[in-house]
Amino acid sequence: MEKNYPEFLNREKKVQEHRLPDLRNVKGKVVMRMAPSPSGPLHIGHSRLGILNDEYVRRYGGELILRIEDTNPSNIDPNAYEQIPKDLEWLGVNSTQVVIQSDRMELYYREARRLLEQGNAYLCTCNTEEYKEKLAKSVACPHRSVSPHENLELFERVLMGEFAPGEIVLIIKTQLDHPNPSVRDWIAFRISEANHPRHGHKYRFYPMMNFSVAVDDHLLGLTHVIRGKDHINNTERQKFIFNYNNWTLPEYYHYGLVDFPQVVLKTSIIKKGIADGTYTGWDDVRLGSLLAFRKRGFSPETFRRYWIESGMREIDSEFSIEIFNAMNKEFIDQRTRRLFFVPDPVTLEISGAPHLKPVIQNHPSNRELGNRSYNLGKSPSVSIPGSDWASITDGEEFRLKDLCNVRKTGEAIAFVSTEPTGKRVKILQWCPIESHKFTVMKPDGDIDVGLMEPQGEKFRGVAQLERYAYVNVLSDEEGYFTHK
RNA sequence: GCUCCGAUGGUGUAGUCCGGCCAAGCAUAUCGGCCUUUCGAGCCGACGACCCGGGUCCGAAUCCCGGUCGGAGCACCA
Repeated sequence: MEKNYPEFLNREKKVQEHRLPDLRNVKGKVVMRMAPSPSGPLHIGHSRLGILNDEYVRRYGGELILRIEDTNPSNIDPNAYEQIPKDLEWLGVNSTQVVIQSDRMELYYREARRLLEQGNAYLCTCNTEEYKEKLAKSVACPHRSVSPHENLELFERVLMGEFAPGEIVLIIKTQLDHPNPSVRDWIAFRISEANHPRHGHKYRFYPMMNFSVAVDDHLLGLTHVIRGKDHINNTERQKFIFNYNNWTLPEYYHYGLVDFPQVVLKTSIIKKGIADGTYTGWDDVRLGSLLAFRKRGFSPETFRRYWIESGMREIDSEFSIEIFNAMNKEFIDQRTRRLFFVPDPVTLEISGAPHLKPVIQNHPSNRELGNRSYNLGKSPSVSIPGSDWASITDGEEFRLKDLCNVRKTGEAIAFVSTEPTGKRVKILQWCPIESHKFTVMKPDGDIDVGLMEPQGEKFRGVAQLERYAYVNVLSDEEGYFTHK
C-alpha cells in the first residue's frame, strides 16, 4: 500500500492546525500592548485584542503592556481600573506591566512643547465649524503660521487655565493637501474641565488618543502593534509624530472588524440600560461583557481558541456564536457532570412498577464524576417534560433514562421493564416528586421554569442538564444558560 | 463626496506574498447511518465555496486591468 500509493497516505496526513502568522521584523523579544479605555468592563470584542497580543508575546517572549487610556475624563468608569485587570486575568492574558495614561500627563506636555518648538504643531482658536471647513478645502487657518515662540507661550497660558473648554486646541500639522481628508491636521489636545477620577481637576488640557498613543507607543518601546482595522487612519496620523521626531515605527497590524449580531456591547447603551433597570448590571447575560460570559459558565480557553482561529486578516467577519459554543462544549464537556432538569413538567405515576432504586452516572464516560442514586419505592410518580409528553402517542413505549421503560396509556404511564428492551425508543430525563423548582435565565431574555432533581441541590457550577442544555447553576433556584 | 481596505460553501477559516502537489483542506451547522449510558459525546457518510468580466500564461483562488458588492475613517471619542 505505502509503496504503491504513497500519495494516499500524504493526503490523509493533511491535518489543519490553526496558527497565527509570524510577525514581521522580530528581533529577539517583542513589546506589545493592549490599550482599552476604562469606560467599563471588557467585552468579547476586547478579548480578541488581548488574546492576539498575548499569543505573540508568548511566542516570542517580551512584554505585554496593559495601557489604560484614560485621557478623556468624561468617559471613565472608575471601577474599570480594577475590573479590566481582573477580566484579563480570567481570560489568561498576562500583562507584564500596567501603564495608566493620566499618570503621564507631564510626558505628553513635554512632547507637545517639543512639537510646538519644531513648528510641527500649533494652537488654534478657530471654532469647530471654521476649522472643519478649512480642512475640507485644504486651507490653512491664521494660527497655523504663528511662530513656535508664540505658540510655546500660549501653551503655558492654556495650562494655567486662561481658556475655557472649546476655546482652544492643539493641532498637529500634517499635510493640508493630504489626499485623505482624515489625515489632514488633527487635534492633539483639548480642554476638559470634567472631574478625573484619578486626578480630579489637576489637569485641564488633555491629549487626544492619537497623540498619547503615538507618544506612548514610542516611549514604551513598542515593537509591534496589533489593533482593529478602525485604527488604520489613526495609524497614518500617528506616523507624523514618529517622523517629526525620527522615532522608529513599530510594525502595525489591523485585524478586520467583527460584527456581533444581537450582542449588546456599546458602553453607552449598557450604562443607560443599567441605570433605567433594563439590565441587572454589567454581568447581565444578555450583554456581551466578559462578566456575562463568565456568569453563563463559558470557559476562557474558548475565547483564545476562537480568536486564534479567526486570525489577523483585515477581512471583516461576523462572530459565529454557533462555532464559539461548539468550541466551548469541547472544552467543558469532559469535566461537566449531568443532572436532570425537567422544564414545563408533567407529573405521572408509573403504574405497576416494582421497587425502583436507580443508580445514575454523573457523566457517560468520565467515571471520576461518580454517580447518584434514588430510592423511589413502588409505582413512584415522576415528572417529565410537558413537550415530550405531548409528542408521545397513546400506547407508545419510551424510556425514562437510567430508570425504566414505560408505555403511555391515555393520561398515565405503565411500567414495561427496568432494563432497556432493545427496541429503539425515545429516552427522556425525569425528576422524582421531591424535586425543587429551578429557573434558567437565557441570554435572549427568556426564562425556562421547571424541576431540578433533588441531588442537584448541592451542586454549583456548569452542569449539562440532560437533553436540555449546559447551564451554570448558581443557586438552588437559579441557573444561567450556557448553550445547547 | 474624499481616502483607505477587503471579497473562498449557511457560518468561521486554510491556501493568495513565491501561479502547478487545490477537480480547494479543516471546523461548525444541516441531513443520513451506527451506537440504547441522552435528541449529548463518539464513529461513518452526504451536502455545500474561490464576487463578476477581461488579460498574462502550457497552467490562475493565487499575478495584472476594469467592474460590482461590503467595510472603515473623514469627532474638541477611543
